[in-house]
Amino acid sequence: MKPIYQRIADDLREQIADGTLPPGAKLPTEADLREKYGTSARSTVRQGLSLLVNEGLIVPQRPKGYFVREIRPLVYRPQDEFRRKPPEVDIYTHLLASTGDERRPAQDIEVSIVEPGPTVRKRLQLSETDLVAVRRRTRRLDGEAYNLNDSYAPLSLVEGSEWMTPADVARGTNTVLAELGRELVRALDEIYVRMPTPEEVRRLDLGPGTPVAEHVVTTFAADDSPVQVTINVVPGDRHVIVYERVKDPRDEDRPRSNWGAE
Amino acid sequence: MKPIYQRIADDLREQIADGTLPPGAKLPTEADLREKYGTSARSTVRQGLSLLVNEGLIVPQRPKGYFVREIRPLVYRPQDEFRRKPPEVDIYTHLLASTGDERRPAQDIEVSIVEPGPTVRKRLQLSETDLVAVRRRTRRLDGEAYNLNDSYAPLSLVEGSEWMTPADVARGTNTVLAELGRELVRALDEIYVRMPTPEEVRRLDLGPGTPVAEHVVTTFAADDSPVQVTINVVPGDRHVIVYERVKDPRDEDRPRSNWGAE
DNA sequence: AAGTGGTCTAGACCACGCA
DNA sequence: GCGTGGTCTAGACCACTTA
Repeated sequence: MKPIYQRIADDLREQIADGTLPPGAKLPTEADLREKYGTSARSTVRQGLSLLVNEGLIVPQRPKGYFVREIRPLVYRPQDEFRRKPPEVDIYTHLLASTGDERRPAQDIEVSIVEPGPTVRKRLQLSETDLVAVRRRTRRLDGEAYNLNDSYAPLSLVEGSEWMTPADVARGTNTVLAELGRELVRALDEIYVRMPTPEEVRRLDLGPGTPVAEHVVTTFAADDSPVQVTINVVPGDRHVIVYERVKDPRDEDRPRSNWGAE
Repeated sequence: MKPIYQRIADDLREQIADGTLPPGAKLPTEADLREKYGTSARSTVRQGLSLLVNEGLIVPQRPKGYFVREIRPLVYRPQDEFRRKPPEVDIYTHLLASTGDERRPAQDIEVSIVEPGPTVRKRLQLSETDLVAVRRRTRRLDGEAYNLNDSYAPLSLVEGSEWMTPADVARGTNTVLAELGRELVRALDEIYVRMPTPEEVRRLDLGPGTPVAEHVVTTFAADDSPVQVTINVVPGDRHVIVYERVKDPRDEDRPRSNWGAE
């Protein structure tokens, strides 16, 4: 016999999965569940609900009750190359249309000079004593934070340039880098999936049970030396990360190009 | 004043972060903590510990105690993993090297015919009555599951072909698709970050507090019609996802290609 | 046998949003 | 003021692993 709290979680999880409890629906109260499962110790019911909270399926809204989580994923496209008329447009217009998206973007920008952490130092190939400049941005949609975007560049490169302006740079900071002789021609993306730190929970106002993707972009100049590292922290419940790939003719001589299939 | 259970979690989290409690270390027992924080209700202590469990920082090993999670087979060595030329190669050789390179890969393959779920149906542009074939694979390294890889194709396309062989296909299933006149030339990747379902926890033997990336690859033929959908479920604690991008000359006419920086 | 965490009981008081 | 979830008390018995 399964423990009561697991039965509670399993039953509710199934109701959420099959649509009996659609997104936004109110769940039974703790008292309801206590009665229904004959347990009558609140902790047992709460233990079951906490499973679902930590799975990101429900959120408690005190003192209104528990509600099925509503997700509004935004498309997060590290790439920017959609020039065919692709079927994926259907997928995403659908995703976005269903959320009725007229949210206004905004962002906070802070620029400072710091000692790089090991992640940044390694990717920028800096020595122990080198300093970096960092543009920290918290990007919002109608006030709701939806990702963190911290760009790091060697201080020796960007010092005194417009890159360090703590405001939007109309022609783009990458244009500034190009003007400094460091045009970006190649990028390496690494994506780590993990639970957020308390700091990230605070900055992004994350609910419990929300994992994040840490998206580290290292960009290189034409001589293959690194120019900039950007660390994006994107909440799993607010984004889908999208890439498009086209068959590269240079792959022809390879035995199998697997496309992620095997 | 913060609640006791949060103080417990905060204190332990800090000790884990600063190395006082290194990976693999044993935490104080519930009884120890009860005494130390003067709370003497087990539930309070357990509430604090459960925070850390759900953050993926610690794991309970009954009845030995709680231990700091040992993970991140992806931690980079302070070496030259970012050399010139294709850096991603270095990352992966490093990844394998750091995990003890002699692990033998294996996989279970099952093939069946099912009604597609909405995710698959939409991406394959199927009607309500169309069926799909699915190759479900659980891929292992020395017995430890490290990802799930389910490929879906229209039954009408692959029926009777080698694609449906429930075993490794030496020349690759994509070659089989090419022989069927549906060579894959383009792919759309979507990455969703979320907590795993109980089913995934079981198949991948995930610890608590381990998020997953659901990596959906839709592949297209030369005529831009979808051929196959592959859903990879990859545990966050065992993988880093890497893409490399090269500046596309066709992007020149665009005002700003952002490289993920803004 | 001892010690650990897993589950559960039967209460208590509090903080907060809403009617 | 009422109902909700948030926190906490002070116990109980059980399952499992190791000594």
